[in-house]
Amino acid sequence: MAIKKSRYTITSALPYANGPVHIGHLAGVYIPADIYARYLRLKGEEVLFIGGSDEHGVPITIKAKNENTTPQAIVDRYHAIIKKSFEELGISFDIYSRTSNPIHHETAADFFTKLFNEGKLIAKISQQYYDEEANQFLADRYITGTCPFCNNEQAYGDQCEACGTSLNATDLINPKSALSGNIPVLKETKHWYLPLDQYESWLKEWILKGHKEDWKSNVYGQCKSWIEQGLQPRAVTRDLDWGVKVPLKEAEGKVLYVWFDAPIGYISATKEWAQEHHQDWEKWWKAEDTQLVHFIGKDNIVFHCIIFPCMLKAEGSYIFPDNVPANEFLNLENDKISTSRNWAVWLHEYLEEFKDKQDVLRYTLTTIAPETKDSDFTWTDFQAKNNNELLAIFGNLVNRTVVLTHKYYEGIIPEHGEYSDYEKEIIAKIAEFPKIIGDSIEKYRFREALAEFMNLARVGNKYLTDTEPWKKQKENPEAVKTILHLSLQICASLSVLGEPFLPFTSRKLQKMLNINVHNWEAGGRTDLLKAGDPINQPEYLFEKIEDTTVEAQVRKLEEAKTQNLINRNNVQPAKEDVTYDDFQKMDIRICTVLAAEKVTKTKKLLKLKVDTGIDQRDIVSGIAEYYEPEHLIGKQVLMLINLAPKEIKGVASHGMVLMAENSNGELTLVQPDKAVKSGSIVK
RNA sequence: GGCGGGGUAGCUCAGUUGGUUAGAGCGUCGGAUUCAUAACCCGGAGGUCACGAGUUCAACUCUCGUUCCCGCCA
Repeated sequence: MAIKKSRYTITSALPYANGPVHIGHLAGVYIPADIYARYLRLKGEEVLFIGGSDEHGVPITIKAKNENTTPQAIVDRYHAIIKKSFEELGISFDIYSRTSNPIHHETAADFFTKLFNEGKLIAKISQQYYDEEANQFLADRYITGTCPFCNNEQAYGDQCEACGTSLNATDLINPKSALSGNIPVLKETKHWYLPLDQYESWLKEWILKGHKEDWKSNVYGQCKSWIEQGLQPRAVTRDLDWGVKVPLKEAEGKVLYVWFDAPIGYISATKEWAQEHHQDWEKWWKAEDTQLVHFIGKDNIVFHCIIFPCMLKAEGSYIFPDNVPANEFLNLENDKISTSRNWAVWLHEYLEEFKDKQDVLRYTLTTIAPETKDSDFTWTDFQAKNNNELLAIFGNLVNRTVVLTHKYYEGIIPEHGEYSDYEKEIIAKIAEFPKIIGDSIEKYRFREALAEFMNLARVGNKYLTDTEPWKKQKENPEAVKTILHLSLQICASLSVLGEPFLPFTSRKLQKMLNINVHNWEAGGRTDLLKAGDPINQPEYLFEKIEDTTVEAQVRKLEEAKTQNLINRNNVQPAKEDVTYDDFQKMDIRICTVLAAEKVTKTKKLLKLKVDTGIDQRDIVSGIAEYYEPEHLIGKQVLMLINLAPKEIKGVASHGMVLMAENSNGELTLVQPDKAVKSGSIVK
């Protein structure tokens, strides 16, 4: 039996606080969620829109260690950046919380305790790697070793980044602790598990039968495969010191696994909000007439569709998500977005560099939102969406209407006369838009919804072009009054219906029109403006974005790419420019090795006798680890022969053999492609 | 490797239960226009619907195989 839902709890995936938010997060999760929340509020629904930072887990502890600081310092830094940038983009969270808050620790611990006390968890003892020097168990990420598949020596305990294979820490050959460098030992440890397998039949009923029609195919398909393959108990605790402490005496030094505590973050955020607003939190999570919707990316499907619901089911008093409209992924300029590779457009940087252009980003990302498949953001596309759509269609309609109103009526809204049949058709069309756009939003088809919104602006442009008020003003000024009256009403509708997508522009437009309407259904009316009321001076809603602006952004990305290559290959950055004269001071020549012997009592040094074409001289070179002396005789090498003489380990050296050094510090000779005469100059 | 999702015009994407000449926006080309940030409005061109086989009177749509991309898991 269908229950009429009258209250909406909307959650958006908690961004992980080890980096700022980028456009991929926005297009996939936060902008769709915000549109949905804003729309429902305009409809007069009861809405709670929840966000917050996910601040636990191993990667944060690793980052803290790498930066020689504390996990708390890391999460404080990113939580602040993320929270501020969401606010500035107009993501209308009712609360943006964080999982390091005491209320969250308490809520998550209580949740665990309830499951524990009711026997909903099972305990198991397993073998885990332990670092005896650091005195702690090692997370998979804290163990490195040789990958059994590709022999990469830098593989992590959970994955080899060279060949991409997922691993167990115990698979690694020669495992080493990242904390101390020591060889870890296997040690017994006790953990608690949520027996997902016990919920299989319930999941089948609830998802496979209950949501076959209304969940997106990517979401449903993934759930189906998980459920049908058979679920395994999943550990809910971890040996780690950063996170929510497991509230059991016997669990000293253990925390809740981050996937267990993070979704509870939605609940604790609700409690926090309720406390601040002196309201009841429980109806948002327990009332049958509350609709719970999780906005997430596709990597999070199983957590929100299977694991978290099982937690809620185990607890027993909660409702389950009505829908989990997971999006696919957004690429950037044809390449995967990556925080570690710095291949991203960071929200906080965008807001700095594109002042007052929040809606341009919101618009662009909505039109390319990866609703059904991965999509791609490019800066030229961004520019085109602004210049050819927002500005040309929406901005231009408002501008031409407002300019004409000022030109003909000094900014006073004119009376309309009798509407023609054509105008009646337009009025009827406008009336349909709240439903057309709303239907798309309710089906989580935000791209389509926004396209429909733009169609309303097109209706306005066509109306003006068809009726040509600038021609009629002389012969039939009465008709022009009607035309501009109706055109202004269309602008008013746009200001109402645009609010979920373009909140800043809507506000600006309403200010220009001197109205303050926040009611979705009113967006279909053509009496929002009253004849005789004044409107304000025209202002551009959007500004043209020039080629140079987007070119600069592309350049910035290219620089990130170059920097990345340097980092990855461990290549030295380029040195300062030198003049040709500087270069000419170097006397570099091809010389032939005549004799070679080891310098006694040294490991690295060879003494070479070389023919420079000018003379024969001795030089000392640190290549004994890479070349046998007898191997070098007769070889041609590059030499800097005017390097000031220096005595090394008792041997006078009159020059330097030039070598190539790779990132491991290994040396190799550089030789001419063809044999040349000794003494040939290198230039 | 197993599983899930996806590969449709230059670009970003729609295509409902298989059915007449496969759609939209942007770009492009042409026309019309000048109120408007050279914007708006009208029209045209552009697709062997990843590839190969099969089922069918009929397949972008169903089945099988191949291939590429993304995700989840091992």
